[in-house]
Formats: sequence, structure tokens, C-alpha cells
Amino acid sequence: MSQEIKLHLAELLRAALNSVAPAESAAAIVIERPKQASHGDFACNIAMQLARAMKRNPRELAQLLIAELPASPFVAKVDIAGAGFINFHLLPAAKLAAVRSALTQGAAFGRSQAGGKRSVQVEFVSANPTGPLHVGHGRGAAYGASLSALLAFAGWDVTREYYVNDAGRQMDILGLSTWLRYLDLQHESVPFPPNGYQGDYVRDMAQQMRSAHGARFLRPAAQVLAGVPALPDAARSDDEAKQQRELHLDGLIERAKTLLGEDWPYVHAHALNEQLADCRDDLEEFGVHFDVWFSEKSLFDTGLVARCVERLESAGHVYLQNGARWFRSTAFGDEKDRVVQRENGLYTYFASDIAYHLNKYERGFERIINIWGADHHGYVPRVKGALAALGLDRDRLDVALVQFAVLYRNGQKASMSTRSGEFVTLRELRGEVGADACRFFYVLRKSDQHLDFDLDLAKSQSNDNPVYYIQYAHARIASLLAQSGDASDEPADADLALLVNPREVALAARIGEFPEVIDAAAADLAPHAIAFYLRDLAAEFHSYYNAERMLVDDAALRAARLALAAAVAQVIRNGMSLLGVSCPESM
RNA sequence: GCGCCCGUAGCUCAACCGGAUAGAGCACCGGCCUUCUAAGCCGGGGGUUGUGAGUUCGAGUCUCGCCGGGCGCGCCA
Repeated sequence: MSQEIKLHLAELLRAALNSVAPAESAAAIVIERPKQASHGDFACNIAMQLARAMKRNPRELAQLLIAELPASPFVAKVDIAGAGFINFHLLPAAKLAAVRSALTQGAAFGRSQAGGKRSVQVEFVSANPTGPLHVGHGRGAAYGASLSALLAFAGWDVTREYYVNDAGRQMDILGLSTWLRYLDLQHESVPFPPNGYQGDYVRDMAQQMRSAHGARFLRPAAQVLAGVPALPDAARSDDEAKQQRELHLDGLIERAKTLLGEDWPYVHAHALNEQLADCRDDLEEFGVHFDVWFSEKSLFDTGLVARCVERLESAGHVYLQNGARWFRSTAFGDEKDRVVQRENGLYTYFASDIAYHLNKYERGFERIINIWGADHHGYVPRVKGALAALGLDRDRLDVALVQFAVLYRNGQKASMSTRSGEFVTLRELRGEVGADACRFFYVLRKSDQHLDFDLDLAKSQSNDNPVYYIQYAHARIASLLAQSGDASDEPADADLALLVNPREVALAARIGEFPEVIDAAAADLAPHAIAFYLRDLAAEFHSYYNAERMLVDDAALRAARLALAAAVAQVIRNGMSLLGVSCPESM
């Protein structure tokens, strides 16, 4: 509704401009919402914009424009304010119309065609399946899920995708760790490497493996260590010692592959599948769904990584140095050139990532959005550079960086160390504060801002908690509607003209803003704007509810007020569902 | 050292891509439950938007310097 009004007002001004200043008739006319209610419902700064070029006083110019404005069935009055703003005040009926729209359109109210059914891929979380998701992943999950829902609501054809890093050394380490714990269970103990995965979930997998397969993977401990470089003294933390620990780990992986032979892929896959399944369950319980789980390994299996590097090479963007192949990313805006194939012949993670992005383009997405942790920001120029080098339009890719979330408990930072498996997992967080509060708190900040996650606040069943504040408004309305129970209160039939109270008209106008909020939030990739809007809407409703009685004796007025309340509830449901937060009928 | 991001009320954050008197929540102070859910409402104090300049009708927003914080600068992923 409000978009149509905006267009309508712009047309009125365009007509006025044509007669006042034909030379400037092509000027951009921007209609905006004033912050202050006394400045009307919409405002335009065109008079100030043109004042200089036309050498006129802006207020005078505004006066001339207003005089030439065609009549409108929506506008109550137009006046000049400040330095030359033209302020439009709408008739109450124009604002109350939003109530009817919300009720008739229901769950579709606010939906927009802005995306034009264009395809967009949103890739998010994509955590290594080497252990439980932690609270940092949770933020990416919440943001990605809400953003995806928002884009879909705004008319985009959205594909939600998780990139599974199932090809690299980290997965080998997980497989090895699981196998060593498995041997341990069978009393073939090898000292567990300090840089292996220490968490209890690894022991759990080992236990499962033994239950399912008995001694199938059992090998003598003495053979596991044969020929493996020794570990340095545990107390040492210098670079050389670190290097030795990595060599030790690589040696163990080699031994595992040799000793297990054809059984190694099974152990490897078992660990991967277990972790992936766990991750998927975790996310499902968080209300986060994916359409595609894309395997990094498949990029190697299909030869796309190799083809990709060849394609860069034949385009003249790859050179050989010290036995490695380098992509000349500096030619495309990166700080330094990057290795794509190492001296030992293995491709780097960067190489498979280029292939992955090429694959995204080949699948025909018109737009690609990557949601990455902010620590990857330095990675953006090289990926975009590689796309440009492949002759692709790098601007089809947007990278949304999500800053870290820091948990606070009793005003103290909660530890989040990944060492020795002692991190706060997403599952623990959900268990402690609940999925609704989690989802809401995660998106209550702009994604590129650091997030201080106050556990005590998120948990509190009190008026301090913004999640409940909005849910409470919804529950109150549900209660009202349940109590009316009168056929004559059917909201859709109500005579909205009876809503003459300024609070009621203002609340209706707020409802009418919802479609604009959706479009703006989608354009900015900013679901937090929905959370802020819903809080404002809830506040305005609570205030109205306290000031006026809804269930009055006058049946017609009662129906009108219930219609207004029902419309508020509908908007709350629509907004909250985009954020993945429930709307209880009672609290 | 170089690059990117960020400094807004005591705290946590908004501010419709340059607009009007910079707004919310928490915390603090004072009021409102025999009537629709008090997880609510009403009122109050609190700011040189880190800092210095510049751009213009107009700057929290754009440009540059400085101060402070975060992240990144591997033939790791």
C-alpha cells in the first residue's frame, strides 16, 4: 500500500514540476518517511535539491510546487516546513486501508515482487564437519536462514546451500582421531596427538564404530607408530616444535591409510557422516534448513578443480615459481599472488574454492551471496579476482561478513576456547536459552557488527527480554480474539472508518510500513531491520492496548478494534516467521 | 609495518545510503492492577555522535589526518 502511495505522491510532484520548471522535469524525486510524526506521513526534499540550479529560495520553490499539485483522493493536506521540505499528510482512510490489506492477504502481507523471481544462492555456515557447531556458527546460521527467508519473501528464488569441506587434511585428522580412540577402546593404545580432535564426541564415534563393526579396524599399536616422526617435548611451544607435531600427525595419517588400506575410506566416511548428520540435526532443531549440501570432494572427483586451474593458466593468469603454481591475483586487485597448486602437487583450498564458485556460476544463479565469518575478509579480493580472471562478472557475488559473537554470563565474558574441546556449542546455547531467543538475539544486531550475547538477558523470563515483548503482544491479541467469540466481530467485515482515535490511525500506518521494511531489509541484506520494526510495532500496540479498551459494548466499534488488533498479530507472525521465532497464542 | 572493518546516552545498539529537535532497550528515579494477560503502560533525568580539519543549503552518514579497538596479512583450511 505505502509503496503505491509513494509512487502516487511522486507522480503528483512530477506533474507539478513539469509546470513549474519544465527544464528540471527529469530530476529524481525521492519520497521518504519523516522521523517525526508532526512532519506528516511522507516528505520530499525536491525543492532544496533544485534550489541551487534554479537560483530560487527553496521554500518559495516548494510553495510554487504545492500550488501546482493535482488533487488526490489520499492527501489531506500538504505544507512546507524547515528549510523547504514538502510534507504530505494523508487522510485517515488511506492509512487504515493497510489493516484491510493485512487481513485479506494474511501470511502473504508484506510479500514483494522486488526479486522478480530471479535466482539467488545463499551459502552459509559451511563449517568443517569435524566437530559440533559453536556459537559463532550459530550467528551465521541465524543470519543466513533469516536472510534467505527474507529474500524469498521479497520475491527471490532462493537456494540455501552448505559447502561441506570433506576433502582436506582436517577430515583426515578427524578420521585418524576417531580411529585412535577406537584402538584405545580395544587396548591398543597410541599416545593421542595433541593436535588431534580431543572432544568427547570423537570417543562416542569410536564407540559406535566398535559396536557396529567389532574388531574390523583393529591393528597393533606398535605398527601405528612405526616410522612416524617423534613428538617434541610437550612443554615446548616454539615454531620448530609445532612443525614437528604437524609432521607427527601427518605420519600417523599415512600409517592409518597404509594399515587400514581399503578400510580407511570407511573410517573416514564414518566420521564425516556422523558429524554431518549431527550438524544437520543441530541446525534443523534451530529451524535452519538447507536445500543443497555441496561436497568439496566432488569438485576434485569431477575434475573441476584441475580444469579450473587449467582455464586460468590458458588465460595467462598462472605462473610457476619454486615448483608451485601461482595465480596472479594482484592483476585483479589482490595484495599478493596466491598459490593454487603446491610443490607437492596438491591443490590448495583456494583452488577448490575457485572451482566451487565457478560451479555456482555454471549452475546459473543470477546472484550469489556468501556468508562468511569476518576473519575471512582478506579472502574476498582473491576470490573475486579469480572470478574476474575466469571472465565472470564478479559483481554477481556478494560476500556478507558476519562478525563474532561473544557470550556474556554474569557480566563476564564466557570462554570460547577451541582447545581441548572446551568450547560453547550451539547445542548448549540452544539448550540454555531456547531456540526462539537465540534466533532473535543473533539477528538483533547488524551482521557486520560485533555481537555481545547476554545469556542472562536472553534467558530471563521477564520484561527485560525483547523476544517476549513481541511475543507477548501477539499472545494478548490472540486472547482478545478468543474472548470476542462473536460472529459479528468478524474482522474482515469491520467498518474501519470507526477507528478515529489518533493512536489507531498511527498503528494502522505502522502496519502499512511493513512492506517497505521488507523491501528495504532485503535490499540491504539486513534482517535486523525486521526485528527493530517488530519491536516498534509491538510497543505501539501495547501502548494502545493500555490506553483504550478493545472489547467494548458497541459491536461495530469492537469489530473495528479487533480488526486492527488482528492485523497487528498478522504482521507480527509474518515478521517473526522470517526471523525463525515462534508466536505463541498464550504466554 | 601494510590492508579491511568499527568508535553514537553509564551499558548494549538503531538511525530509511546527505535531511528537520540523533532514537530504542537495559540500568536509575517517580507513578498505574476490584474491568480485555503488569512478560504491560505513563512520566523523568541522561549526548560537542572518539578527535581535528575539509566538502555544501544541510554531515553520525562523504574526504583526509590523528587517537583507540577488532580482524587479516601461510605452498593452513
